[in-house]
Amino acid sequence: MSPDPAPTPAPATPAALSLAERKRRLVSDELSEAALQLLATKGFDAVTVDEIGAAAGVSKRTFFRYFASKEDVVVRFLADMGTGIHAELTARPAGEPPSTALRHAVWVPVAACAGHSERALRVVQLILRTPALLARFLERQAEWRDHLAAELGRRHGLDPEIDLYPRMAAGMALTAFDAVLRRWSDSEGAEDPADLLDRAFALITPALDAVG
Amino acid sequence: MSPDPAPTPAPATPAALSLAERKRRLVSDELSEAALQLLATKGFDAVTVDEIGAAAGVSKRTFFRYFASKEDVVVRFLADMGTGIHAELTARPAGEPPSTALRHAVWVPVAACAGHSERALRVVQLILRTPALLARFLERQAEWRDHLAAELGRRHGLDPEIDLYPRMAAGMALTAFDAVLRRWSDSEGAEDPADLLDRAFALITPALDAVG
DNA sequence: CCGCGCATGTCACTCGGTGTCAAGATGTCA
DNA sequence: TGACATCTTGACACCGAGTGACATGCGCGG
Repeated sequence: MSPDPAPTPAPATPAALSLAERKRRLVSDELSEAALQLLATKGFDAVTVDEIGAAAGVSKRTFFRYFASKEDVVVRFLADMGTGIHAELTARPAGEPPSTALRHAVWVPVAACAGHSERALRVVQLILRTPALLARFLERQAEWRDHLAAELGRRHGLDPEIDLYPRMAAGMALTAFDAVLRRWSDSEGAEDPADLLDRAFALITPALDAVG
Repeated sequence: MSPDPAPTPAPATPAALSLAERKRRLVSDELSEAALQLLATKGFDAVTVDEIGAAAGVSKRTFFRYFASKEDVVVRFLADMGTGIHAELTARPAGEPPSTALRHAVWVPVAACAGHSERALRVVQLILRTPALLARFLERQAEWRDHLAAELGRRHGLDPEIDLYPRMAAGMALTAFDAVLRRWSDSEGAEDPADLLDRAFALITPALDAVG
Protein backbone atom coordinates (compact mmCIF):
# COMPACT_ATOMS: atom_id res chain seq x y z
CA MET A 1 0.00 0.00 0.00
CA SER A 2 2.77 2.47 0.91
CA PRO A 3 5.50 3.63 -1.46
CA ASP A 4 9.11 2.73 -0.90
CA PRO A 5 10.25 5.43 1.53
CA ALA A 6 7.93 6.88 4.12
CA PRO A 7 5.87 9.34 2.10
CA THR A 8 5.47 12.83 3.49
CA PRO A 9 5.86 11.70 7.10
CA ALA A 10 4.57 14.11 9.70
CA PRO A 11 7.76 15.75 10.94
CA ALA A 12 8.60 15.44 14.61
CA THR A 13 9.63 19.08 14.77
CA PRO A 14 7.42 21.16 12.48
CA ALA A 15 9.66 24.18 12.89
CA ALA A 16 12.97 22.58 11.97
CA LEU A 17 12.38 20.49 8.87
CA SER A 18 15.47 19.03 7.38
CA LEU A 19 16.24 20.33 3.94
CA ALA A 20 15.75 16.89 2.44
CA GLU A 21 12.36 16.63 4.03
CA ARG A 22 11.25 19.95 2.67
CA LYS A 23 12.41 18.91 -0.77
CA ARG A 24 10.45 15.70 -0.55
CA ARG A 25 7.39 17.60 0.51
CA LEU A 26 7.88 19.99 -2.38
CA VAL A 27 8.02 17.20 -4.95
CA SER A 28 5.06 15.48 -3.35
CA ASP A 29 2.99 18.64 -3.48
CA GLU A 30 3.99 19.31 -7.05
CA LEU A 31 3.01 15.77 -8.03
CA SER A 32 -0.25 15.94 -6.15
CA GLU A 33 -1.09 19.29 -7.66
CA ALA A 34 -0.35 18.18 -11.20
CA ALA A 35 -2.20 14.92 -10.79
CA LEU A 36 -5.35 16.41 -9.29
CA GLN A 37 -5.40 19.10 -11.95
CA LEU A 38 -5.03 16.64 -14.80
CA LEU A 39 -7.33 13.98 -13.41
CA ALA A 40 -10.12 16.39 -12.56
CA THR A 41 -10.12 17.89 -16.02
CA LYS A 42 -9.33 14.96 -18.32
CA GLY A 43 -10.85 12.12 -16.30
CA PHE A 44 -9.10 9.33 -14.48
CA ASP A 45 -8.40 6.89 -17.29
CA ALA A 46 -7.38 9.53 -19.79
CA VAL A 47 -4.33 10.52 -17.79
CA THR A 48 -1.20 8.38 -17.68
CA VAL A 49 1.32 8.39 -14.90
CA ASP A 50 3.97 9.44 -17.39
CA GLU A 51 1.89 12.50 -18.10
CA ILE A 52 1.58 13.37 -14.43
CA GLY A 53 5.29 12.93 -13.97
CA ALA A 54 6.05 15.11 -16.95
CA ALA A 55 3.70 17.80 -15.67
CA ALA A 56 5.48 17.76 -12.33
CA GLY A 57 8.90 17.56 -13.91
CA VAL A 58 9.85 14.16 -12.60
CA SER A 59 9.96 10.64 -14.00
CA LYS A 60 7.23 8.04 -13.78
CA ARG A 61 9.47 6.05 -11.48
CA THR A 62 9.68 8.94 -9.08
CA PHE A 63 5.92 9.27 -9.06
CA PHE A 64 5.68 5.74 -7.72
CA ARG A 65 8.21 6.56 -5.05
CA TYR A 66 5.75 9.07 -3.66
CA PHE A 67 2.43 7.41 -4.35
CA ALA A 68 1.56 3.74 -4.23
CA SER A 69 -0.74 3.96 -7.24
CA LYS A 70 -2.52 6.39 -9.46
CA GLU A 71 -5.59 6.02 -7.28
CA ASP A 72 -3.48 6.79 -4.26
CA VAL A 73 -2.91 10.41 -5.24
CA VAL A 74 -6.60 11.09 -5.09
CA VAL A 75 -7.56 8.90 -2.20
CA ARG A 76 -4.81 10.41 -0.06
CA PHE A 77 -6.87 13.55 -0.14
CA LEU A 78 -9.53 11.73 1.82
CA ALA A 79 -7.27 9.39 3.71
CA ASP A 80 -6.64 11.47 6.78
CA MET A 81 -10.35 11.76 7.27
CA GLY A 82 -10.50 8.25 8.65
CA THR A 83 -7.92 8.91 11.30
CA GLY A 84 -9.67 12.18 12.02
CA ILE A 85 -12.94 10.40 12.69
CA HIS A 86 -11.32 7.86 14.92
CA ALA A 87 -9.32 10.42 16.85
CA GLU A 88 -12.37 12.54 17.48
CA LEU A 89 -14.37 9.55 18.65
CA THR A 90 -11.75 8.55 21.18
CA ALA A 91 -11.61 12.13 22.37
CA ARG A 92 -15.34 12.37 23.06
CA PRO A 93 -16.38 12.10 26.73
CA ALA A 94 -17.16 8.59 27.86
CA GLY A 95 -20.66 9.27 29.12
CA GLU A 96 -21.84 10.73 25.83
CA PRO A 97 -24.53 8.85 23.91
CA PRO A 98 -23.21 7.05 20.82
CA SER A 99 -25.21 9.19 18.42
CA THR A 100 -23.66 12.39 19.73
CA ALA A 101 -20.13 11.04 19.85
CA LEU A 102 -20.37 9.58 16.35
CA ARG A 103 -21.95 12.70 14.92
CA HIS A 104 -19.08 14.79 16.21
CA ALA A 105 -16.60 12.24 14.90
CA VAL A 106 -18.07 12.16 11.41
CA TRP A 107 -18.31 15.92 11.43
CA VAL A 108 -14.54 16.22 11.34
CA PRO A 109 -14.03 15.20 7.70
CA VAL A 110 -17.30 16.80 6.64
CA ALA A 111 -16.14 20.08 8.12
CA ALA A 112 -12.86 19.70 6.28
CA CYS A 113 -14.81 19.44 3.03
CA ALA A 114 -17.04 22.34 3.93
CA GLY A 115 -13.93 24.36 4.73
CA HIS A 116 -11.97 24.44 1.47
CA SER A 117 -15.02 23.65 -0.61
CA GLU A 118 -13.57 24.87 -3.89
CA ARG A 119 -11.03 22.14 -4.36
CA ALA A 120 -12.55 19.52 -2.07
CA LEU A 121 -15.75 19.49 -4.07
CA ARG A 122 -13.98 18.70 -7.30
CA VAL A 123 -11.95 15.94 -5.74
CA VAL A 124 -14.98 14.41 -4.07
CA GLN A 125 -16.86 14.51 -7.33
CA LEU A 126 -13.93 12.91 -9.12
CA ILE A 127 -13.88 10.12 -6.58
CA LEU A 128 -17.60 9.48 -6.49
CA ARG A 129 -17.95 9.26 -10.24
CA THR A 130 -14.80 7.29 -11.06
CA PRO A 131 -15.40 3.59 -10.39
CA ALA A 132 -11.78 2.77 -9.65
CA LEU A 133 -11.52 5.64 -7.21
CA LEU A 134 -14.86 4.95 -5.62
CA ALA A 135 -13.74 1.39 -5.02
CA ARG A 136 -10.56 2.56 -3.31
CA PHE A 137 -12.47 5.06 -1.27
CA LEU A 138 -14.94 2.45 -0.11
CA GLU A 139 -12.04 0.21 0.77
CA ARG A 140 -10.73 2.92 3.04
CA GLN A 141 -14.13 3.34 4.58
CA ALA A 142 -14.19 -0.36 5.37
CA GLU A 143 -11.00 0.13 7.34
CA TRP A 144 -12.47 3.08 9.18
CA ARG A 145 -15.46 0.97 10.07
CA ASP A 146 -13.23 -1.66 11.62
CA HIS A 147 -11.44 0.93 13.70
CA LEU A 148 -14.60 2.72 14.70
CA ALA A 149 -16.21 -0.57 15.67
CA ALA A 150 -13.23 -1.40 17.85
CA GLU A 151 -13.38 2.00 19.53
CA LEU A 152 -17.13 1.75 20.06
CA GLY A 153 -16.68 -1.69 21.57
CA ARG A 154 -14.14 -0.19 23.95
CA ARG A 155 -16.45 2.66 24.90
CA HIS A 156 -19.38 0.40 25.71
CA GLY A 157 -17.63 -2.67 26.98
CA LEU A 158 -18.75 -4.80 24.05
CA ASP A 159 -16.64 -7.24 22.06
CA PRO A 160 -16.98 -6.47 18.34
CA GLU A 161 -16.30 -10.15 17.73
CA ILE A 162 -19.39 -11.11 19.69
CA ASP A 163 -21.85 -8.22 19.68
CA LEU A 164 -23.06 -6.90 16.37
CA TYR A 165 -23.73 -3.44 17.78
CA PRO A 166 -20.28 -1.85 17.39
CA ARG A 167 -19.92 -2.80 13.76
CA MET A 168 -23.49 -1.87 12.97
CA ALA A 169 -23.22 1.48 14.70
CA ALA A 170 -19.97 2.26 12.89
CA GLY A 171 -21.60 1.22 9.63
CA MET A 172 -24.59 3.45 10.21
CA ALA A 173 -22.39 6.44 11.01
CA LEU A 174 -20.42 5.90 7.81
CA THR A 175 -23.63 5.44 5.88
CA ALA A 176 -24.58 8.90 7.08
CA PHE A 177 -21.16 10.19 6.06
CA ASP A 178 -21.60 8.67 2.65
CA ALA A 179 -25.07 10.05 2.14
CA VAL A 180 -23.92 13.51 3.13
CA LEU A 181 -20.91 13.41 0.85
CA ARG A 182 -22.95 12.26 -2.09
CA ARG A 183 -25.65 14.82 -1.60
CA TRP A 184 -23.09 17.55 -1.19
CA SER A 185 -21.35 16.41 -4.35
CA ASP A 186 -24.53 16.06 -6.40
CA SER A 187 -25.74 19.48 -5.34
CA GLU A 188 -22.44 21.01 -6.51
CA GLY A 189 -21.79 22.15 -2.96
CA ALA A 190 -25.08 24.01 -2.70
CA GLU A 191 -26.45 21.99 0.21
CA ASP A 192 -25.13 22.76 3.66
CA PRO A 193 -22.99 19.87 4.93
CA ALA A 194 -23.74 20.61 8.56
CA ASP A 195 -27.46 20.53 7.95
CA LEU A 196 -27.21 17.35 5.88
CA LEU A 197 -25.23 15.62 8.58
CA ASP A 198 -27.73 16.61 11.26
CA ARG A 199 -30.60 15.29 9.19
CA ALA A 200 -28.81 12.05 8.40
CA PHE A 201 -28.01 11.46 12.05
CA ALA A 202 -31.55 12.25 13.05
CA LEU A 203 -32.53 9.16 11.09
CA ILE A 204 -30.10 6.77 12.75
CA THR A 205 -30.09 8.18 16.26
CA PRO A 206 -32.96 5.98 17.51
CA ALA A 207 -31.01 2.89 16.47
CA LEU A 208 -27.67 4.22 17.69
CA ASP A 209 -28.83 5.02 21.20
CA ALA A 210 -30.86 1.86 21.71
CA VAL A 211 -27.72 0.02 22.77
CA GLY A 212 -28.39 -2.78 25.21
CA MET B 1 -17.68 -3.19 -16.96
CA SER B 2 -19.09 -5.99 -19.13
CA PRO B 3 -17.08 -8.16 -21.49
CA ASP B 4 -17.54 -7.89 -25.23
CA PRO B 5 -20.49 -10.25 -25.82
CA ALA B 6 -23.28 -10.64 -23.32
CA PRO B 7 -21.78 -13.08 -20.81
CA THR B 8 -23.86 -16.04 -19.73
CA PRO B 9 -27.15 -14.37 -20.55
CA ALA B 10 -30.19 -15.88 -18.97
CA PRO B 11 -31.72 -17.81 -21.88
CA ALA B 12 -35.25 -16.92 -22.92
CA THR B 13 -36.17 -20.58 -23.32
CA PRO B 14 -34.31 -22.62 -20.70
CA ALA B 15 -35.29 -25.89 -22.36
CA ALA B 16 -34.05 -25.15 -25.86
CA LEU B 17 -30.59 -23.67 -25.54
CA SER B 18 -28.83 -23.18 -28.79
CA LEU B 19 -25.69 -25.20 -29.13
CA ALA B 20 -23.58 -22.08 -29.26
CA GLU B 21 -25.12 -20.85 -26.07
CA ARG B 22 -24.41 -24.09 -24.28
CA LYS B 23 -20.83 -23.94 -25.48
CA ARG B 24 -20.42 -20.45 -24.16
CA ARG B 25 -21.87 -21.48 -20.84
CA LEU B 26 -19.53 -24.44 -20.74
CA VAL B 27 -16.44 -22.34 -21.32
CA SER B 28 -17.65 -19.76 -18.84
CA ASP B 29 -18.18 -22.39 -16.18
CA GLU B 30 -14.84 -23.99 -16.89
CA LEU B 31 -13.11 -20.63 -16.61
CA SER B 32 -14.97 -19.71 -13.46
CA GLU B 33 -14.23 -23.06 -11.90
CA ALA B 34 -10.54 -22.94 -12.72
CA ALA B 35 -10.20 -19.34 -11.58
CA LEU B 36 -11.97 -19.82 -8.26
CA GLN B 37 -9.96 -22.93 -7.57
CA LEU B 38 -6.64 -21.27 -8.30
CA LEU B 39 -7.40 -17.96 -6.63
CA ALA B 40 -8.74 -19.53 -3.46
CA THR B 41 -5.68 -21.71 -3.02
CA LYS B 42 -2.83 -19.53 -4.29
CA GLY B 43 -4.15 -16.08 -3.46
CA PHE B 44 -5.32 -13.36 -5.79
CA ASP B 45 -2.05 -11.78 -6.86
CA ALA B 46 -0.19 -15.05 -7.24
CA VAL B 47 -2.38 -16.20 -10.10
CA THR B 48 -2.04 -14.77 -13.60
CA VAL B 49 -4.79 -14.68 -16.16
CA ASP B 50 -2.62 -16.79 -18.46
CA GLU B 51 -2.59 -19.43 -15.77
CA ILE B 52 -6.36 -19.40 -15.43
CA GLY B 53 -6.76 -19.65 -19.17
CA ALA B 54 -4.32 -22.53 -19.37
CA ALA B 55 -6.14 -24.34 -16.58
CA ALA B 56 -9.42 -23.93 -18.43
CA GLY B 57 -7.87 -24.78 -21.79
CA VAL B 58 -8.39 -21.42 -23.45
CA SER B 59 -6.25 -18.40 -24.17
CA LYS B 60 -5.85 -15.31 -22.05
CA ARG B 61 -7.69 -13.33 -24.71
CA THR B 62 -10.67 -15.63 -24.43
CA PHE B 63 -10.73 -15.18 -20.70
CA PHE B 64 -11.24 -11.47 -21.20
CA ARG B 65 -14.05 -12.17 -23.62
CA TYR B 66 -15.96 -13.79 -20.76
CA PHE B 67 -14.87 -11.69 -17.82
CA ALA B 68 -14.18 -7.99 -17.70
CA SER B 69 -11.27 -8.39 -15.33
CA LYS B 70 -9.61 -10.83 -13.00
CA GLU B 71 -11.63 -9.40 -10.17
CA ASP B 72 -14.76 -9.91 -12.18
CA VAL B 73 -14.61 -13.69 -11.99
CA VAL B 74 -14.87 -13.61 -8.27
CA VAL B 75 -17.23 -10.72 -7.86
CA ARG B 76 -19.64 -12.26 -10.36
CA PHE B 77 -20.20 -14.91 -7.76
CA LEU B 78 -21.74 -12.24 -5.58
CA ALA B 79 -23.06 -10.04 -8.34
CA ASP B 80 -26.47 -11.60 -8.78
CA MET B 81 -27.08 -11.02 -5.12
CA GLY B 82 -27.70 -7.36 -5.76
CA THR B 83 -30.38 -7.98 -8.33
CA GLY B 84 -31.80 -10.61 -6.00
CA ILE B 85 -32.12 -8.12 -3.18
CA HIS B 86 -33.74 -5.57 -5.39
CA ALA B 87 -36.15 -8.06 -6.96
CA GLU B 88 -37.24 -9.32 -3.57
CA LEU B 89 -37.77 -5.82 -2.27
CA THR B 90 -40.02 -4.89 -5.19
CA ALA B 91 -41.93 -8.12 -4.66
CA ARG B 92 -42.70 -7.42 -1.03
CA PRO B 93 -46.25 -6.22 -0.25
CA ALA B 94 -46.64 -2.47 -0.25
CA GLY B 95 -48.05 -2.16 3.24
CA GLU B 96 -45.14 -3.97 4.87
CA PRO B 97 -42.90 -1.98 7.24
CA PRO B 98 -39.49 -1.17 5.75
CA SER B 99 -37.60 -3.27 8.27
CA THR B 100 -39.54 -6.39 7.31
CA ALA B 101 -39.32 -5.81 3.59
CA LEU B 102 -35.61 -5.07 3.73
CA ARG B 103 -34.91 -8.01 5.98
CA HIS B 104 -36.54 -10.34 3.51
CA ALA B 105 -34.70 -8.68 0.64
CA VAL B 106 -31.30 -8.99 2.25
CA TRP B 107 -32.11 -12.53 3.25
CA VAL B 108 -32.04 -13.63 -0.37
CA PRO B 109 -28.26 -13.51 -0.87
CA VAL B 110 -27.59 -14.57 2.71
CA ALA B 111 -29.71 -17.65 2.14
CA ALA B 112 -27.79 -18.35 -1.04
CA CYS B 113 -24.59 -18.35 0.99
CA ALA B 114 -26.10 -20.47 3.70
CA GLY B 115 -27.24 -22.88 1.00
CA HIS B 116 -24.04 -24.04 -0.68
CA SER B 117 -21.89 -23.06 2.25
CA GLU B 118 -18.90 -25.18 1.25
CA ARG B 119 -17.87 -23.18 -1.77
CA ALA B 120 -19.59 -19.91 -0.91
CA LEU B 121 -17.66 -19.61 2.29
CA ARG B 122 -14.31 -19.88 0.59
CA VAL B 123 -15.24 -17.33 -2.04
CA VAL B 124 -16.60 -14.90 0.52
CA GLN B 125 -13.44 -15.27 2.54
CA LEU B 126 -11.33 -14.70 -0.56
CA ILE B 127 -13.24 -11.53 -1.29
CA LEU B 128 -13.20 -10.13 2.22
CA ARG B 129 -9.49 -10.62 2.69
CA THR B 130 -8.24 -9.55 -0.75
CA PRO B 131 -8.12 -5.75 -0.92
CA ALA B 132 -8.65 -5.55 -4.67
CA LEU B 133 -11.64 -7.86 -4.47
CA LEU B 134 -13.08 -6.17 -1.42
CA ALA B 135 -12.90 -2.89 -3.27
CA ARG B 136 -14.80 -4.32 -6.23
CA PHE B 137 -17.33 -5.90 -3.96
CA LEU B 138 -17.95 -2.66 -2.13
CA GLU B 139 -18.30 -0.94 -5.46
CA ARG B 140 -21.09 -3.34 -6.32
CA GLN B 141 -22.73 -2.73 -2.99
CA ALA B 142 -22.71 0.97 -3.73
CA GLU B 143 -24.72 0.23 -6.86
CA TRP B 144 -27.14 -1.91 -4.92
CA ARG B 145 -27.60 0.91 -2.48
CA ASP B 146 -28.55 3.27 -5.27
CA HIS B 147 -31.11 0.84 -6.62
CA LEU B 148 -32.50 -0.02 -3.22
CA ALA B 149 -32.78 3.66 -2.36
CA ALA B 150 -34.70 4.27 -5.57
CA GLU B 151 -37.06 1.39 -4.83
CA LEU B 152 -37.56 2.51 -1.24
CA GLY B 153 -38.33 5.99 -2.45
CA ARG B 154 -40.95 4.53 -4.75
CA ARG B 155 -42.48 2.47 -1.97
CA HIS B 156 -42.83 5.37 0.39
CA GLY B 157 -43.44 8.21 -2.00
CA LEU B 158 -40.14 9.89 -1.18
CA ASP B 159 -37.68 11.40 -3.62
CA PRO B 160 -34.18 9.99 -2.94
CA GLU B 161 -32.83 13.25 -4.31
CA ILE B 162 -34.59 15.19 -1.60
CA ASP B 163 -35.19 12.95 1.40
CA LEU B 164 -32.24 11.28 3.03
CA TYR B 165 -34.33 8.40 4.32
CA PRO B 166 -34.24 6.07 1.28
CA ARG B 167 -30.48 6.17 0.93
CA MET B 168 -29.94 5.88 4.65
CA ALA B 169 -32.33 2.95 4.97
CA ALA B 170 -30.69 1.16 2.05
CA GLY B 171 -27.32 1.84 3.60
CA MET B 172 -28.37 0.46 6.95
CA ALA B 173 -29.74 -2.70 5.36
CA LEU B 174 -26.48 -3.23 3.50
CA THR B 175 -24.54 -2.50 6.65
CA ALA B 176 -26.43 -5.39 8.20
CA PHE B 177 -25.68 -7.54 5.18
CA ASP B 178 -22.03 -6.69 5.48
CA ALA B 179 -21.85 -7.39 9.18
CA VAL B 180 -23.53 -10.75 8.70
CA LEU B 181 -21.25 -11.73 5.85
CA ARG B 182 -18.15 -10.80 7.78
CA ARG B 183 -19.20 -12.61 10.92
CA TRP B 184 -20.16 -15.65 8.93
CA SER B 185 -16.82 -15.56 7.17
CA ASP B 186 -14.76 -14.99 10.30
CA SER B 187 -16.52 -17.80 12.12
CA GLU B 188 -15.65 -20.18 9.28
CA GLY B 189 -19.36 -20.70 8.67
CA ALA B 190 -20.04 -21.73 12.24
CA GLU B 191 -22.47 -18.92 13.01
CA ASP B 192 -26.00 -19.23 11.68
CA PRO B 193 -26.60 -16.65 8.97
CA ALA B 194 -30.33 -16.49 9.64
CA ASP B 195 -29.73 -15.76 13.30
CA LEU B 196 -27.06 -13.19 12.53
CA LEU B 197 -29.32 -11.40 10.11
CA ASP B 198 -32.17 -11.28 12.60
CA ARG B 199 -29.90 -9.85 15.26
CA ALA B 200 -28.43 -7.28 12.89
CA PHE B 201 -31.86 -6.15 11.80
CA ALA B 202 -33.06 -5.97 15.37
CA LEU B 203 -30.50 -3.19 15.81
CA ILE B 204 -31.59 -1.08 12.88
CA THR B 205 -35.34 -1.73 12.95
CA PRO B 206 -36.13 1.22 15.26
CA ALA B 207 -34.47 3.57 12.78
CA LEU B 208 -35.87 1.85 9.71
CA ASP B 209 -39.50 2.02 10.81
CA ALA B 210 -39.36 5.57 12.14
CA VAL B 211 -39.96 6.88 8.62
CA GLY B 212 -41.72 10.23 8.54
C1' DC C 1 -22.10 -27.08 -51.21
C1' DC C 2 -21.42 -22.28 -50.04
C1' DG C 3 -21.26 -18.35 -47.47
C1' DC C 4 -22.32 -16.12 -43.12
C1' DG C 5 -21.60 -15.35 -38.32
C1' DC C 6 -19.56 -16.46 -34.17
C1' DA C 7 -15.96 -17.99 -31.01
C1' DT C 8 -11.35 -18.50 -30.70
C1' DG C 9 -6.13 -17.97 -30.98
C1' DT C 10 -2.18 -15.11 -32.09
C1' DC C 11 0.22 -11.02 -32.17
C1' DA C 12 1.27 -6.51 -31.03
C1' DC C 13 0.54 -2.79 -28.17
C1' DT C 14 -0.52 0.44 -24.04
C1' DC C 15 -0.19 1.27 -19.45
C1' DG C 16 0.25 0.43 -14.32
C1' DG C 17 3.64 -0.99 -11.34
C1' DT C 18 8.38 -2.87 -9.72
C1' DG C 19 13.44 -4.15 -9.43
C1' DT C 20 17.93 -2.68 -10.40
C1' DC C 21 21.70 0.11 -11.22
C1' DA C 22 24.40 4.09 -12.00
C1' DA C 23 24.88 8.97 -11.26
C1' DG C 24 24.32 13.31 -8.83
C1' DA C 25 23.41 15.98 -4.60
C1' DT C 26 24.15 16.53 0.20
C1' DG C 27 25.97 15.91 4.79
C1' DT C 28 29.69 14.40 7.85
C1' DC C 29 33.98 13.56 9.70
C1' DA C 30 38.87 14.08 9.59
C1' DT D 1 39.66 20.33 1.41
C1' DG D 2 38.91 15.57 0.46
C1' DA D 3 37.05 10.91 1.29
C1' DC D 4 32.99 8.49 2.51
C1' DA D 5 28.05 7.37 3.42
C1' DT D 6 23.38 8.40 2.47
C1' DC D 7 19.54 9.78 -0.10
C1' DT D 8 17.09 10.88 -4.27
C1' DT D 9 16.61 10.53 -8.94
C1' DG D 10 16.48 8.94 -13.91
C1' DA D 11 17.09 5.31 -17.13
C1' DC D 12 16.17 0.80 -18.40
C1' DA D 13 14.30 -3.64 -18.37
C1' DC D 14 10.73 -6.29 -16.98
C1' DC D 15 6.01 -8.36 -15.55
C1' DG D 16 1.12 -8.64 -15.84
C1' DA D 17 -3.58 -6.66 -16.83
C1' DG D 18 -6.28 -5.36 -20.50
C1' DT D 19 -7.36 -4.11 -25.63
C1' DG D 20 -7.42 -3.90 -30.77
C1' DA D 21 -6.75 -6.14 -35.13
C1' DC D 22 -6.56 -9.96 -37.95
C1' DA D 23 -6.86 -14.67 -39.38
C1' DT D 24 -8.79 -19.17 -38.76
C1' DG D 25 -12.12 -22.77 -37.83
C1' DC D 26 -16.63 -24.21 -36.88
C1' DG D 27 -21.92 -24.60 -37.08
C1' DC D 28 -25.91 -23.22 -39.43
C1' DG D 29 -29.16 -21.58 -42.97
C1' DG D 30 -29.46 -21.10 -47.88
